[in-house]
Amino acid sequence: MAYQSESLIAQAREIREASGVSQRALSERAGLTQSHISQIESGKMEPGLSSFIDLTRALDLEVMLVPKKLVPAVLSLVKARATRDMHIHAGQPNDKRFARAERLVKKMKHLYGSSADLDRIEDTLRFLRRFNISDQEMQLVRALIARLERYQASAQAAPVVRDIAQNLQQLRNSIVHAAPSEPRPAYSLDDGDADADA
Amino acid sequence: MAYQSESLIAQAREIREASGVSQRALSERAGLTQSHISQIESGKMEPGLSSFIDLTRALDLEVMLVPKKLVPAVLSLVKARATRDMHIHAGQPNDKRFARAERLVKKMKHLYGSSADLDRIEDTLRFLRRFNISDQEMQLVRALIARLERYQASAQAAPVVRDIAQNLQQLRNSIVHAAPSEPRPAYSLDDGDADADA
DNA sequence: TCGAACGATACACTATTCTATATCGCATAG
DNA sequence: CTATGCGATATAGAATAGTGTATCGTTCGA
Repeated sequence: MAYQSESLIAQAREIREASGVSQRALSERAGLTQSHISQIESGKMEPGLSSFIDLTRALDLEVMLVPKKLVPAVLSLVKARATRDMHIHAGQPNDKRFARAERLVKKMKHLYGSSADLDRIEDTLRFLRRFNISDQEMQLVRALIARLERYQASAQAAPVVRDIAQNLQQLRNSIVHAAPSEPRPAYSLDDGDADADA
Repeated sequence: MAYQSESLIAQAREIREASGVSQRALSERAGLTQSHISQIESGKMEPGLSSFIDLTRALDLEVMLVPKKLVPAVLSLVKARATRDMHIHAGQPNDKRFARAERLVKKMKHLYGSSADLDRIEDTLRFLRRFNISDQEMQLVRALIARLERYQASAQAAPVVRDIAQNLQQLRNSIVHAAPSEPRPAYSLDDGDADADA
């Protein structure tokens, strides 16, 4: 099925395997379930565009639109470097946290209905996830996520959710402002703290 | 919604509009319905991966996976090409074609008398020539010019000419409509228009 | 031989895509 | 004023994506 996407998916799979990432590991980083990934990779299911993007992003890839004429050029460019370049930092607790948080939000939307604030949180999480954020910033994010988890089922969740949304938004804004167009210099490779919180 | 895919979809839309392809036309080529395309473009719906691929293929684009590190490189490659294509370079084939087409129209007016349609064609050609148009748009223009050349002396020229005038007009409209706030490079670059008549 | 991690699969259920068709308001050309 | 083409929108139904959870067979290392 889905003849068009086959090659892209196969590509993604190859890269995943070449990077030594298991479906389960990827599923956490991408925010999908392992079973989902399995079915996508084996062609039993066709992913939505954003699922696919989530997948590829978790593999350090970008989905790009390229004019047909330029495909060979881009291809040669990519291939030249791709073979030895693909290495993924194995454990990235931050990513895990984000994935977890995103799933939490998704679940909340399910259970209690969508809301502007939840949408905003979701978007902002996705945004922040793409950036290499500093430890300090991540601490804030972690605190906010923890708070969200704590209050998810409470009766007064609404104002809390709103507050969290606002905080995340502010963080995002500050980052955007600080980084006009430049790629951030990749900090955050340290993060010595084990990932054991709930 | 779907923060990740937004930019890709926006890109596709820009390209569609820049190419003067309507949603309806695209829907036929891509095998989706117009309403579907509308909802995707306006963010009201998230396309499946293969729908998106269908869309982009119909726009002469390829969806590619690029390692994050190479994104800037690829981007510059694509952009360079795009701007080069959109740039009016004196002595480029595009300009030649326009010059030729304008001469042809002038000749026709001479021989067969002026007409509203011919006037419109002339007008539109002048407009388009001054504008930076993409490859795809130019292909359409070329096709239309070729048709004009073919039918210039035929007995049933009139309806053909009218049709061509209409097509050009539409192209023009779509371009104007598509670029409300967009920083198109170099309008006033060459109002002097030294005109490479090589 | 045991156990852990891998990928594949099943199943029940929900949410969403996608089609098909029709209409709307709007701009523009005849 | 009428016709046409544009994009946005509505609605109903069929198809399928996606979740959550659980299991299976296999491979591999201890």
